Formats: sequence, structure tokens, C-alpha cells
Amino acid sequence: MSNEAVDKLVRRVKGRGSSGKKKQDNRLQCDSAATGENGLKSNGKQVVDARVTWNDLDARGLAQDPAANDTREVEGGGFQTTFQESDQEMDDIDWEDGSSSILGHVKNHPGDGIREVTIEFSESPDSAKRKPIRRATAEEKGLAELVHKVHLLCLLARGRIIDHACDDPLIQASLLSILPAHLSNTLGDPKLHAKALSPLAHWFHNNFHVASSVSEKRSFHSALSCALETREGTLEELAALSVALFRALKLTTRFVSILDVASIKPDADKYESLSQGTSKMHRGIFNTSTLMVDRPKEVFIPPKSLSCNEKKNVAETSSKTSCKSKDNCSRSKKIQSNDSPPAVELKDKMVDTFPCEAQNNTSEECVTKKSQGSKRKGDLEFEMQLQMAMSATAVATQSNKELDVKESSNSSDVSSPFKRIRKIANEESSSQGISTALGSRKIGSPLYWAEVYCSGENLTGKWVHVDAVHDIVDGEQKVEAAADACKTSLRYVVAFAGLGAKDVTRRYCMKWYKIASQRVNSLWWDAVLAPLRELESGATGGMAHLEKPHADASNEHENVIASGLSDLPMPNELPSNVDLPKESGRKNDVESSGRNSFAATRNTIEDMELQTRALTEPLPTNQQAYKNHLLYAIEKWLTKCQILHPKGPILGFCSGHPVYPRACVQTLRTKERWLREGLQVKVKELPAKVVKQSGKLKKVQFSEDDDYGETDSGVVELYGMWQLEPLQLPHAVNGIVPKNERGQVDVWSEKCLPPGTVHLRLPRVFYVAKRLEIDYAPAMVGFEFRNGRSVPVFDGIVVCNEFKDAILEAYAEEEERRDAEEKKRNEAQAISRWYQLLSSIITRQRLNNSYGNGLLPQMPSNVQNTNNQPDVHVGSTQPPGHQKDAKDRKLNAPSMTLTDDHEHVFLVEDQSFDEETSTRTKRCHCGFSVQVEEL
DNA sequence: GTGTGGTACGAGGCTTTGTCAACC
DNA sequence: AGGTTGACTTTGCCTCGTACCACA
Repeated sequence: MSNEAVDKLVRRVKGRGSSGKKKQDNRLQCDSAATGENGLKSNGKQVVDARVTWNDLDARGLAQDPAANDTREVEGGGFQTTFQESDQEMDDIDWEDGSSSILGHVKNHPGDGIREVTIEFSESPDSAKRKPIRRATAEEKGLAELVHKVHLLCLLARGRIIDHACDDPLIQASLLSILPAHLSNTLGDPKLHAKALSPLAHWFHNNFHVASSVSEKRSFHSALSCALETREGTLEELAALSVALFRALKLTTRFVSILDVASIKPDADKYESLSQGTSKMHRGIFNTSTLMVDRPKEVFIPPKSLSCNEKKNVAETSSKTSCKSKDNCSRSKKIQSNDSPPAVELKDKMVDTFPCEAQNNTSEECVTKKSQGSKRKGDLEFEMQLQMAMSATAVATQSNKELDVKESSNSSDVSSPFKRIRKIANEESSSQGISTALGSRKIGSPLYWAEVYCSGENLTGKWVHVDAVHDIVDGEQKVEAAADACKTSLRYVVAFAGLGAKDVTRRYCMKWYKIASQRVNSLWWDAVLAPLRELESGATGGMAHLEKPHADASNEHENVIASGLSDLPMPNELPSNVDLPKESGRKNDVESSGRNSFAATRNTIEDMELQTRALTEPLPTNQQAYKNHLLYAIEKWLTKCQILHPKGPILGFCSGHPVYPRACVQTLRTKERWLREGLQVKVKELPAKVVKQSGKLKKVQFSEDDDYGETDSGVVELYGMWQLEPLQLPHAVNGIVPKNERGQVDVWSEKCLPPGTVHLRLPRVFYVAKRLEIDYAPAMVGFEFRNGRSVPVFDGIVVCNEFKDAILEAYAEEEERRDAEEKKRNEAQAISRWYQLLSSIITRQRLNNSYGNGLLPQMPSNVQNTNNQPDVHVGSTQPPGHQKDAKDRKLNAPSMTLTDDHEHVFLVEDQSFDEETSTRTKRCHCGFSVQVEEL
């Protein structure tokens, strides 16, 4: 390729607009290659093996019609000529973006090595390294939110079931019966202090143990009884027992649970698991720490030799199990191959049994899930249940040994979260930290505990956190750290009592900014909780007197989901005036009424406390937390249209940036935008902020300003609320409507109407104003985006008040006239069409008579043949000259084949006239009739 | 190993005031 | 000749959320 040709190419590339950036790249690469620089760039970028070799002929050929390649012959200097000739052509060609691999190694003339040009595409190592980012679509986000909400509702229902079980009188009585007398006596003081609860918690901790032998699975209620009997149970059961105990001792107690709900963000679990590696691995919604479904009763009992303790622990800590275990994978495969008919039969029954097995299988599954891409939680749930069923059957034949091996193989992976929790525990171990008495394996995320109302705490009383299982009293500050260590988010902490529920997350979560985005829309959540809150406040001493059916101790629920939930009265089913609540029922009426009045205050006080916490959140330590913080802000993270006004007070500093209250953040808008709100900028106010104009507008402005050289446009002036006053538009004077520069009035709202004018939103009203020569302005009410651009939408006109009536009156007349005209037009059209129809019928009949040899003519669709007496509806007001024809002409209907040669005669005395429909019916003695509409 | 700050980038929201040719 | 109609083409910036990287 000659230098001249190359220069030409370069010139053309330079001259080309920015629209062809990629084209430039291609061509420049070509240039450098052609001039012998061979394109080995020394910019440190990795040269990948995407080498394209083609001769200069093909270089052209590729850019032109490939079919032409065969016919073209280029030899020696001939190329240059052809190149020049095709210069213009190349300009017109749209270069395709193509991958280098497609080009491959192109060589039309293998022997022609001289003309070979080698281009090596360099590729940034970054681009190869960076994984393609697939972001969730709006639909996926919506679905995730839906799952989140449903899961929340399920967990709320679960909490109510547990709360209901805690009220069981038999369980409470049993607990009291095993409680040493001296402990029950310690609560004699009417002013209860948190300290007084410590011996109780200690006793409970010593007498009840987490998850020893796994008993048969059953409803929660019976599981609770069983746990009480054996003094061993799951964390959930033990926490519930502790609540029952406190309630038995007539302490106002709530059952508190962290609702460990499926993430509100799509694939959050996946990302979490990928980043965290261990905890929270791929838990489906039915495999979270909080079990939602009670285990069916009719499940098989696992082999006694099985290390149930460990199994249970794994189940409780749920997510702590690693999913990396190779043993799991191999074993699961084995299990799958053992899918025998009994296993299939049991599938339905085995739901939610053997959580630990499920966990392991899920773990295995999650590995495959990664490769399969994202699956919905519902699918996972189904698969998990299937796997659980299979594995539960198969595991019965598994040896205990195998499980132990598995456990030990897992232990290395499992260790890290436990290390973390141990670290936390050590930090706090001086007094009451997370108890390690049960051994490190038994430490899991705090998911359940009790809240006991201690009237002796503070001045006003206080809900005291009591985790009797871990022997922790008043440890609300430790919950967040412990949950953090186990990667459990404190998104929702809900206290249950009296079949109601109350969100008490604020009491336990100090870093609200971390969970705020993970919580569901507060409006929805508040609406869901509203009836439950009423119940809760009623039970813990609120104003409402609500009845709750006592659990029948003998009535063990066979299926809690089916019967248990239906047993629980929903808030709106409860009579509001029936007085037999659990709490108050235990005391006499006088006491109860007195307590209620106090408790109403108690509830309010708690609300205030939670509100106070919400407003006094500690300052976050990282900058980015201030980006959307509800309470605090730093200037750095304000958006383009925000400003601090007033700039103070400074609440603290974060990384050297002063922290201001969020209340100081004001939204700024342009003058025009404020106009839409019916506000205008005060005179002599300087813009609060000046920001760069968007490129699009700038472009327009620059093109306008080009003639004038330099311009200071390209900026947008923004004003704040404090710089505004109510809009004062010019008054309408002398019947003239004040208009904007476009000769119209922007009617964003009523506030935008100039005083003395009115907006008439009527179609075609401007004709009237025009005809009456009244001044008006088209009312622009908004924009719509059409064909890639915004188009103003007009609706009606703006006129001065004094003309309103005149215009409306004229408009009514005009519309009446219009209607009449339209009616007339329609009628004329109808007549014309009837005439055409009848003419064609007649013509057809005549032709048929003349040439059809008596063949049956086709029946026109408008002619009705009923009982061989066709009625033809004929318009009688034919155009002059035609009417007679139409009347006099023979109207041989199809049935006339029966009455050949008959000519209808419509005698006047045989006619009838219907006043209502203006229809005249004419009859021939043969039975033929014709209906004529007289207009 | 973990947390933090900075950067890059996709998704979604907000923005917003014609032209020309054929036809009647 | 002048008015009406319909086709044309499918913005582009900003914010938010978050993945990723470097660094402490």
C-alpha cells in the first residue's frame, strides 16, 4: 500500500465525525500495519492471539461486496488505481463491527506472501479479566420482593404459632412444677428488676439443653411438650419454653424472633454465598434459620445411634454448614442413585425433616446451582424437598460412622464462623458474653429470645432481653454483634405476644443504615403489622380487651399449617370487647383494668423509646453510609440538586468530612421547575447552586451562540425552597390573557393560571373563542414522549373570566349546531347507501329475470326472508326522480319464485304506519310486505 | 481476612416545545 | 395554493446500586 494511499486514508479518518469511533480504530490499525509498524503496541497491554492476516486485496474486498472478490484482479500497481477509484465507495460503506475471530486467517492467494498484512489486535487484560456483569432486571427485582414479602408473612405466622404454644396452660403448669420454689419466690417484688431474672435464666440454662436426641417430628405444640419432657430441644423450642415459663410466673413476656427472611434483592443469597464462602450458603427460603413449617408427625424415627446432637446443631445453625464438602457431593450422588419406590412414596411426607440432611444436600446442590445459573427460590425449595425426601429415606441405611466422617470433614470449613463467634464471645466474655458453655458448636446466631417487662427498670419500666438458653439477661446490645458474627442480618426483629406482633428491630439494631435497604417498604410492613400490633399491645397490657382461645392441651395439632393457623383467630375476627385475654385473665378484673391503663402508657413509652433510638442512631464510621442515611449527611455525597441549608450544626466528623443533620439537606430546582409548583424565586435572589448544563441542551445553546463567539451559557441556576415565594403571575388586563414566550399558558396546575383567567378544557373550544374574537391562549398541560422526542400536550384554552360564560354559551350552541350537522350528514349518508343498496338489488333482479332463466338469485344480506314473507326495509325519501322508481319498480324478492309473473300491488288500505319508528309497512295481497322508513 | 474508599458501569427514571412529503 | 395528516425514529443525562479493585 503506497504512502499516498495511506495518507489519504488517514486524512479521511481524521475528517470523519465522531460517529465512527470504532471505524477509526479499525482503519488506524490498518494504517499502522500497512506502513510496516506492524501494530505491536508497547503500551503495556497484552497482545492476545487474535491475529488477522489478509492481503491488501482482501482488505479492500472485505469492505466491499465479498462477491466481487472473485472477479477482481489486482496485480502490482494496479491496486493503487483501484484503491483510488474506490475511495469514494469506501466512504459510503458502513463498516461492520466484527470480532477478529470471524476474520480468521484470510488468504485468497496463498502464494502471494508479499502483500500479506498482519494485524494484531491488542486486548486489555482488564477486559479479559473482568467478568460480565449481569444485573437484575426490574422484573427480577419485583419477584424477589414478592418472595421476600411472602416469606415475611410466613415467618410472622410461624411466630404466632410459637407464641400461641407458649400460652399453653399445661406447659406453663408443668414448667412451674419443676421450677424450684425459691426461684418462684424471688419474683415477689412488685417492681421487677432485670437482675431478678438472672437466677431464672441461669436455672433454665442449666436445666434445658439444646438439641440432644432428635425426637420424632411433630407439630410445634407437641414438640414443645416433648422438649419440656426431655428438657432438650431446638433453640426455638427452648426459647419458647422460656417464654412459657416467664408467662407462667405471670411476667409480661414476649417471644422475640429474628425473621431471617429471604433477601429482598434478587440473587442476593448467591452473591452473599460467593463472597462469604461459608455461612448463609444458598439457603432456600425453607432452609433458613427460622423454620416455617412444622414437621409432620408421621415421619420416621432416625436410627438411635445417629449423632442427633450434631445433626440438630447443624440444623439450628443452618447456614453454618459449608457447601464445599466433597463428601457431601459424593454422598448425595449415592443417595440419588438409591431413589427407590419407598423413597418416592415418602417424598410428600418428608418435608422439612432432617434439616441437617437438607442442608447438606442443599450444599451439594448449590454447587451445581452456580453452574446452572440463578434459580428461583421456589424451584430450589421444590428441589430441596425432593432431595430431603430422598436423602431421608436413604440416610436410614447410612451408617452413623459415615455421618461422623462427614461432620469431621466439614469441621474445617465450618470453623470460620465459629471462630468469629468465639472471638466475639471472648471480647465479651468478661461478664455475660455469648455463653460458650454449650461448646463452640452450639453457638449459633441468636434467633430467638424472650423479652420480659421489668417495671422496676428505669423510671418507666423496660422490656428486658432475656436469652435463657444462653443464660443472658439484658443483653440487647450484644445481639447485633452476635448476629453479625453469624452473618445473620437483623433486618426484622419481631416480638410476639397475644397472637400479635410488634417490630422491635430498633431496640437491637444500632446500625440501621445497614439494614434499611434490606427491609421491605415500610408502608407495606406497617400495614401488615398494624392489626398484629393491636393484638400485641392488648396482650402485653394494651388498651384492647381481646379474647384468645385457650389452647386445648389435649388437642395436638396433626398439622399445624393446616389446623394450627386456622385455629389462630385473625385480628379482624377477634371481638374487641370480649374480656378474657391471657394476661389479664390471670389477674382479677380490678388489677386488670388498673394495669391496662398503665400498659397503654407502657406501649406508648416503648414506641417513644424505639422512636428515640431511630432518631439518635450513632454516626456511621464509613462515608458511604451517609449516602442515603435518613438522619445524617455529608456534603460529599449530596446529589447535584441538593445543598446544605442551613449548613449546620455539625454533628461530628467522618473521615474528616463534617456530618450534618439530614434535615439540612434541601432540594434545589430551576426557576422553571419551581413555577410548576406554583412558586417563584424572590427578586434579587442569587442561585443557591450553579451546575453544568446537560450536554444535550448545551449543544443546542452552543449552536445558537456560535455566531456570538464566547458565551457563559452551559450552566443551570438552581434555587432552594427558602428563596421562593408564591407565584405572582401578571393579571389579565382588558380581556387579554398574559401568555408566555410561545404564546401559550403552561397549566401544570390551577396555581399556574394567571389571575383573572380560567382554563376551559373542552374540545374545539378555541373555534368558539376565535369566532367570538375573544383573546385566548392554548393551555399546555404537559408533555408526552412520541417518536423519540417530547411533544407538548394541549388541552383546551385559557381565557379571561369575564368571557367564560359567553364562550360556554356559544360553545353549547356551536356543539348543538355541530351535532345537528353531523346528524344531517349521517342521514344523508344513510339515504345514499340505501339507495345504492336498493339499486343494486333491483339491478340484480332485473338481470336475473332477463338472463337468469329463473335461477334463484343470491339473497342480499339486507333482505330478510322470514316464513317466506320477506320484509325489505326501504328508505322512502329517495332522491327526486328515484323514489318513484323505487316504489313502482317490481320488487321481486327471492320468494317470488313461488309467485312467478306476479306483480306486487300495495294498496293504500293495506298500509300501516308506526308513528314511533316512522315506519310504513306496505303489503301486497300475496303476502309480500315492505317496510318503508319515512324520514 | 476484612473493611473501606474509589471507580466503573448497567438499569431505570426523568427529560420535555419537529420536519417533511403526500394528500386533500 | 394552502391546509391537513401521517411517517419519521426510537434521547441522553443523571442517579442509584453494586461489582470490582487497591489499600490499610
